[in-house]
Amino acid sequence: MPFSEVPNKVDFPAQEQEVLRFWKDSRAFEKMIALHKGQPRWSFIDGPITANNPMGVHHGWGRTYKDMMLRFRTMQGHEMRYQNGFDCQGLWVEVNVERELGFKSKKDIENYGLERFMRQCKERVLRYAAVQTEQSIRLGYWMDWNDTAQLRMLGEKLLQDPAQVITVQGPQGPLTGSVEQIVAQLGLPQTGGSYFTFSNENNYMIWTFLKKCWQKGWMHRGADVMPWCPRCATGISQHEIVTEGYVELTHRSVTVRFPLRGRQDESLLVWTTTPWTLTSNVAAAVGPGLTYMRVRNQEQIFYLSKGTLHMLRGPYEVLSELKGSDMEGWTYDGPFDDLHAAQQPGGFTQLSSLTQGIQTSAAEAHRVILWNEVGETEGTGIVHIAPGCGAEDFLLGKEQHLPLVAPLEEEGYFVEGFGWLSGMHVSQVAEPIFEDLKRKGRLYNVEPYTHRYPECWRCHTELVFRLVDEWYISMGEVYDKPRAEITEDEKERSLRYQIMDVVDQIRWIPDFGHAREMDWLRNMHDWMISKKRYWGLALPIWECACGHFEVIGDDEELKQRAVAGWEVLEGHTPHRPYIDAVKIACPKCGAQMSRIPDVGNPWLDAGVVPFSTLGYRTDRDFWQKWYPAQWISESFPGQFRNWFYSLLAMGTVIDRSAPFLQNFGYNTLLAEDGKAMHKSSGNMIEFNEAADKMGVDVMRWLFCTHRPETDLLFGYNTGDATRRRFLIPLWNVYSFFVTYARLDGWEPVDHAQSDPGCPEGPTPASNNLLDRWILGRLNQVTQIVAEALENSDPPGATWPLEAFLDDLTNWHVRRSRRRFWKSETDADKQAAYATLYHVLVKLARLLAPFTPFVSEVMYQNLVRGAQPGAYESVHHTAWPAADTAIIDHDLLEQMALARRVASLGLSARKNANLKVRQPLGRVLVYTGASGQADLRPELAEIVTDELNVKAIEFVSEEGALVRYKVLPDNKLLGPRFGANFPQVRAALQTANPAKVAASVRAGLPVTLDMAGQSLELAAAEILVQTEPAPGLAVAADKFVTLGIDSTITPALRQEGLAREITRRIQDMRKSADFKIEDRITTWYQAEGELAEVFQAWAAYIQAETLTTRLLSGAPDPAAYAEEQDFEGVKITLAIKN
RNA sequence: GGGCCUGUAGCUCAGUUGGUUAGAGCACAGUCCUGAUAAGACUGGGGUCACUGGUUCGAGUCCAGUCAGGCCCA
Repeated sequence: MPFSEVPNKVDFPAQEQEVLRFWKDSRAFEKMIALHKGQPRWSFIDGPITANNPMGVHHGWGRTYKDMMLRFRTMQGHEMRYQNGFDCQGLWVEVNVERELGFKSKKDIENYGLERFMRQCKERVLRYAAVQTEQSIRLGYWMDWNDTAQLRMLGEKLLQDPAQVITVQGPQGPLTGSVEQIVAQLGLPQTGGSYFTFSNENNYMIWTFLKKCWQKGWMHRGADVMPWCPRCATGISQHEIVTEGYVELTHRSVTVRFPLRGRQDESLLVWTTTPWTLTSNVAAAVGPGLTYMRVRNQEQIFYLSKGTLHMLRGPYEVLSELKGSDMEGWTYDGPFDDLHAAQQPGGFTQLSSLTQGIQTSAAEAHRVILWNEVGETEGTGIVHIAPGCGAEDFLLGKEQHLPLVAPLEEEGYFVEGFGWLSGMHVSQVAEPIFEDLKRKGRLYNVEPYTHRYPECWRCHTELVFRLVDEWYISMGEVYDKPRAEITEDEKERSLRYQIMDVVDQIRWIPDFGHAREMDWLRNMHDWMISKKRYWGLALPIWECACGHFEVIGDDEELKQRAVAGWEVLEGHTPHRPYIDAVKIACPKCGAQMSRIPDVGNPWLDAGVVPFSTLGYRTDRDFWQKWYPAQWISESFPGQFRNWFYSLLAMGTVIDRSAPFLQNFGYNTLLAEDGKAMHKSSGNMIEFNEAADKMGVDVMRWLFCTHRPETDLLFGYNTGDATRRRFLIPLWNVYSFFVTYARLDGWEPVDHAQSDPGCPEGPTPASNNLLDRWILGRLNQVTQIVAEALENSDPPGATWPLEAFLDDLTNWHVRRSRRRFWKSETDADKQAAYATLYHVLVKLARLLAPFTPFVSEVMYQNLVRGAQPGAYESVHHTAWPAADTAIIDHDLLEQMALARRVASLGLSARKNANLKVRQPLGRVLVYTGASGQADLRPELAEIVTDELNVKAIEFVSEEGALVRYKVLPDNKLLGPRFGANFPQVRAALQTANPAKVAASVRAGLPVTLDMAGQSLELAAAEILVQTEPAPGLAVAADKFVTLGIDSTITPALRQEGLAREITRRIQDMRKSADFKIEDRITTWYQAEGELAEVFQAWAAYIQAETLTTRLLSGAPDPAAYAEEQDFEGVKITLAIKN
């Protein structure tokens, strides 16, 4: 027996585990690679996943696309690289390690020791890379995965002693070195497996990129006031805040008096929600167009805007009005002019370059300035300006050449120079500042104020705005003219426009991706690449006290330039702290240059992989073979500014070329409730849980049927629906085939010599129209699936596959059931088996990229059980070729008509309350409007059987079955009559529909009366529709009208009863738990009409129910007996095997 | 404030260059069919196609604006 038994109920997740074991034990992945060596290359580059936590179901979505496309292209016959990537460096990892170690601040890290901390970071990456690797394998993602035990072992040994020398097995042989060195080589040819962005190669390749930027004059240092987390002691970019960084918070807002100089007892009223910034006040801004009021209140005179008088406490008297512009240049006494910091010329900041040329101190500079952005929705219409404490203030200060006072060090403590405030933390100063202001008589009012305030997305600390210097890559000027008019010179100077040219060379799917990337590039500011942290790319920027800086391009160059500290770095990865020891000589002044302490933006790490992982520095030939990627894929929200952008920037700078040719993007995965998945919302589904409960084939099919550019709502209900809709019917038809093939001992004998790449063999010949139809459909869908996948259109492939499966189960198999069921083995039965076998094998292979597990299970049983020369895995076979020659389009149309007729027939029966089990005489079909006049006899027979009628007749006249409805052909008559068209329509409506219809069918023109004028319409300009006449067994759709003759003759009645009896006996067989093939003896006790039926239809009843002896009279006492009711007449039936 | 995406049945979504009565699946109800089926068939209820205006003989579809949600930027 070639096929193993297939239960019709199956535990998909458990079965998937078995398949995983089989793949592992048989080394199926490695064998697949061997089979495709030397074939044309197809290049995929993976966007790295952050190896910091277990992966989520949203990663499963993306990875399903990647695996599906890679499997498809592999089957098509390509040599490929199957390299996953892990993103390893950056704050994400640092923050989690800090949490693991219980650290509170950067000082904790420094006390712990940078070297140990780096090792902890590496270890965490290795640990989660192992977890994610295991999860990906569970998903069925076939990649060149690392041995996860080895990853964990490396992590542990790294913690024990990074210098210990070990030997590991690599694809090119054993590899010996210190643990640190081995880890630094992960992903390279000598170690294989996933790439890790902390590898030396990745880091040094970024150096090479940065040096090119520097050589082009595109690297510079800049200063800005930016959101800053005092806990993490790092800047938080605007990107990071926009997404989920704002929370509703209540602060105490303060209204303060700024006494005007030279105006006795007159003050500006100024309001702020951040009292600590008052320490650094430089100016006060008013709206030039706003109206301001001079008011007497609390025995003083205040200025504030007209729309904010509600800010005043107590009775007040308006003295006069003036415009903001009238106040320009007024000077005032600041709230903290007594501090040392307020008295320094130029202001008070470490970044002395920013205050060059400014002579005044903050105290001297206090004056009213004009600013269009001042509004009245909150505050007093007079805005306190502290250029060292706010982003807008900073820009304003720059414009107006104001001094700059920056009060905070990196952890949020006040620096020296702020008197009693120095050493206090920014979060603790509000109250003392209020006290101080009160003492000085400057405090006007304090009240709670609720607003949306940014917090750190990692540690939820409130952010402050802090003046910092960072490093940038210049994007170049935005020219105020169309791109087509940009000159070569202008383009040469501008990275921005160079990248745009590269973007044009890429196919973006969905196509609006192109517009989004362009939009980002048009608006992109200089790329900030530095971060004041520890774990990450060591930015290769060395600077000298004299102000000169240089960018080093790789390790070789650094070694040559090093004048000190090389021996500290040697043997280590280019991370802190070792790298910081290396000094080079300044070519300008000869002094020693030190590396800036900053680490790099992690998108540098991810963007460089088309160069670093393909050996750009070390094996240019190899790189040329695999660069650029044919295809990349990521979730697009966010990636236009992140990975896509950094890939493009690096491809442009390094090679002035597109690093990828096609970008397949997909949207966001949400929970079933349409909300983002969050642990706290209770709608989170973990990947492992989903895999175990739902099964990954279900998950994958769910993903692949979804339109990628729309958000996906993921949950168990969708999963259940997907399983019901697709996997269960698939399994059922497979189980059906195997069950009957085993009963009949059928096997695919002529396949012994077949091509293992194509195990279903050539399309089988069959005279049966159902077979020829389903084989035609199979090859039609084979073609569609390949075209859709080549076009990166997963739903374009999966929907037709679902439609095909529906055709297979609900039409081909349902209509062919008796062909398998009948006892004799004839040519038709052989054809049925051969056809269904062929279809299932080819279908399993078509599904292999989508649902690799169930596809493998089917293949193992159907092919490997029966074909000695077969490949070990379905994933070793070639992509099925479409045998388009056998597609009989006429047959496909005819079958569609047959199904439509059958459906309408059932509808007509329903309308007339005629149940299907009752045979009827004939059905009349009119297909005039469809252009199909007739059905082939074999198809007509299918319809009569389906409808349980004796005959089908195609008629040329609907006769009494229908009512006519005539309509104008809008497409023809609309343009012809234009504005008069409604009258034509009205005229046609008043005409006699039957007469018009007759003319149209005869091809004769129709003359109408339109507002007294005669109007002639050609037959082609009128559409005739039919509606079923009410009250008859009639049904119609747009093309077909059908009527059933509802006369029940005595003979038909007898036959109906015979079928009813058969049905009852079948039910009893089920109730009595007989096997499908059991032969039985049947007893009946009946009289009159029913007894006659038993006699007249004995042969039929016996054949249908596998009754060997049909006996009238009392049954064997051991038989299973039931009393049955036939329209009130009771009989007894009994069966026994 | 700017750019992009989305808005169609209770839910999830189709709806081709503008064309006649806007569809499917799920869910619900009823009926039927069934020795592969956790299925299937038929019927039914359920829609101001987000809103307003415009173009047109005709708009779910094209145009403008508004509103709501999402993503990105300022």
